[in-house]
Amino acid sequence: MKLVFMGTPEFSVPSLEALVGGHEVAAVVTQPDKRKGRGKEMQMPPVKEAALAHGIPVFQPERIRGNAEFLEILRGIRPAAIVVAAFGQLLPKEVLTLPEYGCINIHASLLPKYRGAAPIQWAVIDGERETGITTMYMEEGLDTGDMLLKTVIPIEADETGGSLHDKLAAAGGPLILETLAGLLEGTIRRVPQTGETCYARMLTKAMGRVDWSMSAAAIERLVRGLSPWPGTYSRLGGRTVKFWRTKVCGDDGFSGKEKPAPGTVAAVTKDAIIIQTGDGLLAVKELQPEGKKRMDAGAFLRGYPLRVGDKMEG
RNA sequence: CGCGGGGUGGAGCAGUUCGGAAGCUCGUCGGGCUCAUAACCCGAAGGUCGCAGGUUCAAAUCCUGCCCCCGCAA
Repeated sequence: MKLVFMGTPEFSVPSLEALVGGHEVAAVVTQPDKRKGRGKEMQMPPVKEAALAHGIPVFQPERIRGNAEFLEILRGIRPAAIVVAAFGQLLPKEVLTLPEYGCINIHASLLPKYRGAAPIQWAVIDGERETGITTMYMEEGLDTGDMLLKTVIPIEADETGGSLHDKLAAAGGPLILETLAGLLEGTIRRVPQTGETCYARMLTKAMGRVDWSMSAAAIERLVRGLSPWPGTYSRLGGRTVKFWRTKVCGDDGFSGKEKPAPGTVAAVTKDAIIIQTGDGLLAVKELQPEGKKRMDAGAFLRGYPLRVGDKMEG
C-alpha cells in the first residue's frame, strides 16, 4: 500500500520501520527541527532520522491546518492511507478525507481510556494493571475515532514510563501491519468508542515535584510513571534531588500516634532512605542529586549523610 | 557561544579560596570477638588526584588547551 507516515518522537520509529518493510512509504511528515539539549544544538526528531536513513522524503510543516501548499504535496503523492503515530498535530478535515483508506492512528492506550498526549505514563501513574495499543480511524476530535485493532500489554509491578513506552512502541509495528492487511482484505470491523473515557493530559516538569502529603503508594507510582521523563524530584539541603526508584514500605506504625510531618526522614538504612508521607512510609532506593549521576541510596548516604528528622523541602 | 555543577584508591564525598607529606564514610582482603550478624575490635592491600602542556624549589590546588559525565532551560 502506498502510504504517508506522520510521527515525531522515538515512539513512532518502530511503527515506521515496520511499514517500510511491508509497504511503500512515499513520504514522512514530522515536526520541525528544534534547538534542544545542552548547547541548544538543532536536533531532528527521531522519526526524521529514521526516514532519512531509509531515503524517504521528509516534510516538516510548521502547521498543517490551513497549509494549502502542503495539502497540494499530499494530493500529489496520492497515498492510499496515512498512518499517524504520535505526530503532535491534529489533522484538518481536508487531510483526513484525502486517502482512500483514511487516516489510521496508532495510539498507546486501550481506547477509549487515556485519550490524549501522554497515555503511557498516566496508565502507570494511575496504577492500571494493563494498557496497550489501539489502531483507529482519525476524526477531527482528539483520539475519538472508531477503533480497529488492539494489543493488550500488562503493566508490571516495577514498570516505568520508559519501559512501558518501549514495549508499546515495539507493539505498534506488528499491529499497524495487521491493521492495514485487514483493511485491504476488508476483514476488519470498525468499533465505535463507547464506555468510560478519560484523557491523559500532557506531562510537565512541574508534575514531578513530589507532594509528600500524598500516599506512599501514589508517590511510588508517580516516580515510576514519570521515569525517565520528566522525572520526580524534591529539594533536600538546598539542592534538587531526583528520585529514580522508590518502594512502598508498608504501614508507618504511627496510627493514632503523632507522626512526623510528611517529607521527614523517618529512618536511614544501609540501602534506603525511609521518608514519611501523608500515608505510609516510602523507601527511596535510587536517587540523583543535581549535577551528579543517579546512584543507589547506599552510595548517596556515604557522601551525603542524612539523619532521622531531616526534611525534604517539597 | 543559553545558565550551572562535576571528573580524587572499587563506591559516594572532603581537600582547590591563602601551592608544601592522599583525608572521610563504606567496600574488599586477613585476623579477632560472638550462638550469630549487615554489629564491634585489630591489621592490610589498593590512587598516573580526567588528559596534555605551562609557571614553580614544590601543583589535586595557579595558568592555557582538550576530553568526558550530569542538573536547569529548551
